[in-house]
Amino acid sequence: MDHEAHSRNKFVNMKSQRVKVEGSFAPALEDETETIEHLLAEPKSEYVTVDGVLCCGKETAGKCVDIEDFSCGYDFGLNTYSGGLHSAHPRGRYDELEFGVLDGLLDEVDEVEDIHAINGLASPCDDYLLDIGFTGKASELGFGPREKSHLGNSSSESQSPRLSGSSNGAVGISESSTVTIQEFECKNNSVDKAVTHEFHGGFRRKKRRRIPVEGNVYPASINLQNLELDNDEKTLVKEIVSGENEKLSIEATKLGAFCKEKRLRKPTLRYIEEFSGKKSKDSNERENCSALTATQDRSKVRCQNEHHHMSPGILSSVPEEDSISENQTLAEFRTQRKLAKKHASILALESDEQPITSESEDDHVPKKRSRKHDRRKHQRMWTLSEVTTLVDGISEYGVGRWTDIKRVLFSSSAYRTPIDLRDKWRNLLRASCGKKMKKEVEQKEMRALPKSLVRRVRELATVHPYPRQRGKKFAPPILPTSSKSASSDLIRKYVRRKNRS
DNA sequence: CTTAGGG
DNA sequence: CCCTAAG
Repeated sequence: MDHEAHSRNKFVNMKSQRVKVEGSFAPALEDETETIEHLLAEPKSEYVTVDGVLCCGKETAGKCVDIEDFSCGYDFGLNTYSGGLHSAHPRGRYDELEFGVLDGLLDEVDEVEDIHAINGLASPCDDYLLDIGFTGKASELGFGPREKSHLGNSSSESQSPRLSGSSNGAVGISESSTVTIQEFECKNNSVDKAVTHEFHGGFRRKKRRRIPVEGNVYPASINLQNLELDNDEKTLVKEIVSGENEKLSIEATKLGAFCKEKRLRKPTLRYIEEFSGKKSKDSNERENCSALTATQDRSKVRCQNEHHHMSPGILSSVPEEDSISENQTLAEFRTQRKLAKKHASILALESDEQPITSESEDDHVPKKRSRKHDRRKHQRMWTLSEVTTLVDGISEYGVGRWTDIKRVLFSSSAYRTPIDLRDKWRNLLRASCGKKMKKEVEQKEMRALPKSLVRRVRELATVHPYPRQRGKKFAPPILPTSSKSASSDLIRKYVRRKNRS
């Protein structure tokens, strides 16, 4: 019991881990149009996690990275794939990637854990030892037999990444409210690696963009195992994993007992399952506050769609204060969230937050992640594709209908709330108008955007009164006939919208 | 609850 | 991004 209580409190904690990236892989998907094949064909230097598997560009292969913001996937009910995008450091500092893991159910480990993902590849990371409970040995996890069989599978599959087929694991998770990660094997480098991750419920749920694949798509992965697994957990893992092929290759240096002691426990799988079983299917909206709490940032929680429930009991782990009743509704959930926020400070003590994950372009990741104090601002850089999508959405739906746009065009992006969209639009307007902005800043931003896009923004800007500029003085310098028509078209739409409302 | 605004 | 006031 104590343990339980303890874990509750810790539920929110995030953990940082140092992991080694195995092999090279597919880059993050930039937009929904991208396919895995594209990615494979033209790897970018980005990291992405899908179902817990971190994937990255070649540059990272063999390197050890710190992961601070790990997002895992649940089944959001929207897409099966889950996972989060993690920051990519354009500058190439992959070794400082941050990936965060909510410590949620996992126990909290305050310190950074070193995980040694195995890889046949390089092995440069000897320095990082595992002190994780997760022992590398599959056998310990109980995968033993299964593993073997799976291995067979994986190897066969390994040859080519599979796009979606599988799906397996991730989906199952949702029910149990546990996240699983899948593993896959890649033969790149002539090494086989398969990784499996298993997370316990409390992660921040984030969704990546739409990824065609459900689970294992990327050729390479990192093994982020969670460290602390107890028997129950092991069981859990086993279950989760089942169905998948996995091969764990992890090397544990010290673990076992040590870990156990250190890490306290988390809700057992069974527990989770029990709950999930009860309500899993029908209940759609409940969520575990744990997540919330953990996050205090709404971004994690934000997506409306992705409410995932965790079993209350487990999650309940969360703050007692915000305790969730068993059947919590979404509304309740939200409320809770609010409460959680309020108590965040309190919780903060136990959890360390590391908020941010920056996305692809984000470079300002501090070398040393400033942990505690930064107000977690998970700032996610807006990618070009996102901006484009946003602009498209605005032109389609009109300005102001952020939720619609979010739903339709950004449904797969867990982050990016309607408000975010609006804010982004606001910024675009400011930038495009060339108003007095701090020259460098926004202009720079604008520069990055394709002219065509900028032009569209401007056109829309003429129509839309955002920052209170009703009659914008700005007349697009270049307004080809086509754009003119487009503008009027937009205007019409806008008007219509207005009337409607 | 969703927007608009402001910080 | 976050928070708050309005509709």
